[in-house]
Amino acid sequence: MLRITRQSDYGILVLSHLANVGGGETHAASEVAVRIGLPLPIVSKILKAFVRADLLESERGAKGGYRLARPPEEVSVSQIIAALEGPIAITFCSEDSDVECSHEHCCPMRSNWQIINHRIKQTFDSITLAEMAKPDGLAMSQTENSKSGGAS
Amino acid sequence: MLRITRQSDYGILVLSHLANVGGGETHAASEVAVRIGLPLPIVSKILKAFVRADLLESERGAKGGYRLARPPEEVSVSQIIAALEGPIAITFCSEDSDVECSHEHCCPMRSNWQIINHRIKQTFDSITLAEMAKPDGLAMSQTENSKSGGAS
DNA sequence: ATATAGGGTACTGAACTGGTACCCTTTTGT
DNA sequence: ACAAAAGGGTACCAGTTCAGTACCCTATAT
Repeated sequence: MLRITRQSDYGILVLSHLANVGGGETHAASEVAVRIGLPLPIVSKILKAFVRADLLESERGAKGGYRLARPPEEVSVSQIIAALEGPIAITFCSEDSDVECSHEHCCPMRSNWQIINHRIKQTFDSITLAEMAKPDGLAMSQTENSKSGGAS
Repeated sequence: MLRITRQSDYGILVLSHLANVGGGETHAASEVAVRIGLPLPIVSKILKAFVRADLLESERGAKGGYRLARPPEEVSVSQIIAALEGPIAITFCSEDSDVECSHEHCCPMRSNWQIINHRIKQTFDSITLAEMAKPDGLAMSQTENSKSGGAS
């Protein structure tokens, strides 16, 4: 499993749409909702979360809307996920400190989990919104990056 | 977030313990449960799942127990997680086919998700039980492996 | 035959996610 | 000034999933 939530999935759709239609101008939440085919309340909730995370800027009032706060090349997928789900943390031990780590058995492998967590995070750090917004944006940057196809 | 389930966390503990005490001999579920400090039913459930996934072998009857089916170096973390949670799949589109993909908006970025999924899976593929079983097993193999630090 | 120990399934309670509804604040436009 | 448009925020409900428990069956050693 190890799934990301549907919110993050939607969130990337939302940002990709804004990136593709041109993030410079503001777009109303209702417009975005219609274009990507999701109910307005959902989209609205996601847009608000992005504003709070400084990924989007908003204009209130009539003729208001949302626009990208930065160019898509400077937004990483991990930032997007973090905006909607909080920081990426694979396991309890690696959240931020040792709050949850009441079982002492956890601690021997805590450093290992932190390293795993770091690697996962790097994977998401290395992917930009600009790549996600293009249907095969990742395939291109992937070719020179990881050509180790066969595993598993 | 993006957490693995607690079962996987426990599962790695269980296998690490078996690897450390010597996977060759059989160990009773009750013994494992006591040693890692978790209730027997939980540990038992996890052990059974590992047998089904061919990560462990079991002897039934009195004096029975569990032992590793392979040396720890040949067991990857992704196999462990897959045994307990099913195959690793970050998002709905990349599960196995396009069952869930009724929203047509999903499909433009489906190939991107599959690539991400593949990268994550590779991360878990590259980590062995032998590394996890040692408190700093990963730190050692990490140094020469991933020096792509910068992002984030 | 009995005790030990693994094999399997079903059930319950808690937590989380997804989604909806409601109300407030800000701005435009008349 | 007032109404409409649009974002801001919170609370709530329902469905699903996860964690944990209990129960019963099967197999082997003594």
